[in-house]
Amino acid sequence: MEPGAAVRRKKSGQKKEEAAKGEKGKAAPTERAAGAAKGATEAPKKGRKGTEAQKNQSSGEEKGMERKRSSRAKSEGAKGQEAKEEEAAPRERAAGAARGDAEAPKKGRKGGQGQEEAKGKAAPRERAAGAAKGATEAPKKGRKGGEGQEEEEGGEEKGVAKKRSSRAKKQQAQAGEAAPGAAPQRQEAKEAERCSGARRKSLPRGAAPASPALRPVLERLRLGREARSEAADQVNQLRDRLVRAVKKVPGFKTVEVFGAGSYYEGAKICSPNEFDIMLKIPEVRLELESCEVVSSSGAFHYVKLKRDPANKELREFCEDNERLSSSRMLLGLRNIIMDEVKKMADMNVSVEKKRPGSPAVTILIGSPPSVISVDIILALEFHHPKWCSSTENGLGIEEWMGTKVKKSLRSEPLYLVTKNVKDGKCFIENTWRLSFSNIEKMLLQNHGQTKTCCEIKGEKCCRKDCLKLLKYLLLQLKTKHENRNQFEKFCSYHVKTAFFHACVKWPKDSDWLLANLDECFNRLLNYFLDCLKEAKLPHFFIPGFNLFSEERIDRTKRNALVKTIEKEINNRFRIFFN
DNA sequence: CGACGCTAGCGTCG
DNA sequence: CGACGCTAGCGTCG
Repeated sequence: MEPGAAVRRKKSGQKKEEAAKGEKGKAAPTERAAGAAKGATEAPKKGRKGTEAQKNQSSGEEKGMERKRSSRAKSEGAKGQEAKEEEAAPRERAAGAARGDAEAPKKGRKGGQGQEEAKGKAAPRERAAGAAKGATEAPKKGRKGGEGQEEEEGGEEKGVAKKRSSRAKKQQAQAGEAAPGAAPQRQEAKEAERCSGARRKSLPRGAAPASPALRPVLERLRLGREARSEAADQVNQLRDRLVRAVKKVPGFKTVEVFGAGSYYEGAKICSPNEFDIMLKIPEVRLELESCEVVSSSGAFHYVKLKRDPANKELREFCEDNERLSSSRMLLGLRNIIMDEVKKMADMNVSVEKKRPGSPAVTILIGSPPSVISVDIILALEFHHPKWCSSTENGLGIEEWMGTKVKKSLRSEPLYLVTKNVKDGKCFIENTWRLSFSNIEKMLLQNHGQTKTCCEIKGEKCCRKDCLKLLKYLLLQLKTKHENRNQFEKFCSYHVKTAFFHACVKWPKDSDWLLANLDECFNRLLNYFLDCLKEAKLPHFFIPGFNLFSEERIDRTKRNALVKTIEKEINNRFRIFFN
């Protein structure tokens, strides 16, 4: 056996490529050592591959080696074909060149019909979505994030190299596999195949062979690995720098990061171009005072601080009457962020203009056409045994998740975000809005009636898939009609809320079988339509808060959306394939 | 062609 | 920081 091989498998794409190109003399020894050590410690750790890894280590090396050797052979065989690689790769190169373009990488991967158009059209659409995002998605906030890994400034470079090399590898592999001699045409063919969608992805385990029409759509909504990696790289870097700066200010010294919104819920579609990062002040001892403005509906509150030595610095943000001012705090955060962003000469970042009523400071990474928007949201975390009175009849998940789960969720903390309530035309400056993002994320992640739903050994369901499709539908419709701003008021939080209600209404895992994707999606969509028609979509946690009330959503727009969706249904969702 | 195995990498939790 | 879960994506096998 060739010792480098065992190791090479573990290496990053970049290193693999180097090795394949003949630098293995250099790269291998260190790697080998590291790999050897790793191999020993690492094998047992990965739950899933544990057994396999063990096998490889003891006697089963054969199989692993086979793979290694063959892939190596392939890449080396393909080495002489670098010219070809260049030929076949223009798309990839473009993607690489447009680095920071979160969308570019995704395209190469996208199978399924309508891809050509997607390339031309989806991009601007995404862009628009990104730009319009804060405006439309405002209500969705609130989630926790982990301390991520720290990235060196060279991160971007690395990202690209990685991207390219793994690309190259793939192509080499394809070429080599097909026929070492006559690769170019083959490659073209393969590429063509992908574009036309002839390459069909294997369905997740347990899927029925029946071929649902929506499955391919869903596949196009997935975030590409490389795009995701690259975006996470930049966002985490930005986040860490900001957090360091924010913590230096006394009032904010205790903030903790909390990854919020659809990216961190695993429900982000199309492109990793929107991130919501909550900076929460943990365990604030506070008193809620309901805001009685009509449109508050139990969601908005004033906050008074109780005696709380741990957070006494927050007092500097209080007004005379002792109410904590959300506007002041947000402004404080905003100033810190502006200062810090100015110092980031090495990164292409900017702070978006302040929008009245927005609870976030929005930072843009990159420049058009490929922008990642990062919303920084300031939140107070508070514990209260009963949450608060407006939530009393919310979270009706007994049928779906059971009373025990409900009870335990009710003991989780809640958040208050710096969002002002609108009273007529103007905003009341010191109000806060409840946020349940932590609970929402838990519901999404643990969404089955049975605990093993969607676990590796459990049955897969299509709940999240349906959610993604409905989000996509709304996004497409908003984009299509964006010139008239027809549907600007409708947002992904509406979709998410309707989705939760649907989970309650159809609580069984057998109501959401993976194989029944089309049927389930249609059912969800019809439920959403009913909500629109009846002008009734209660906030999932605050039942008195009707998100589709006449005051919030104009009747004509509501009806227009109903009509448009019905047209799409009759159209068999042509908009999905545009 | 579909089922399945395996890896890489991010995010999370203790 | 380490262990682990999940997703994306590739490869193989029957």
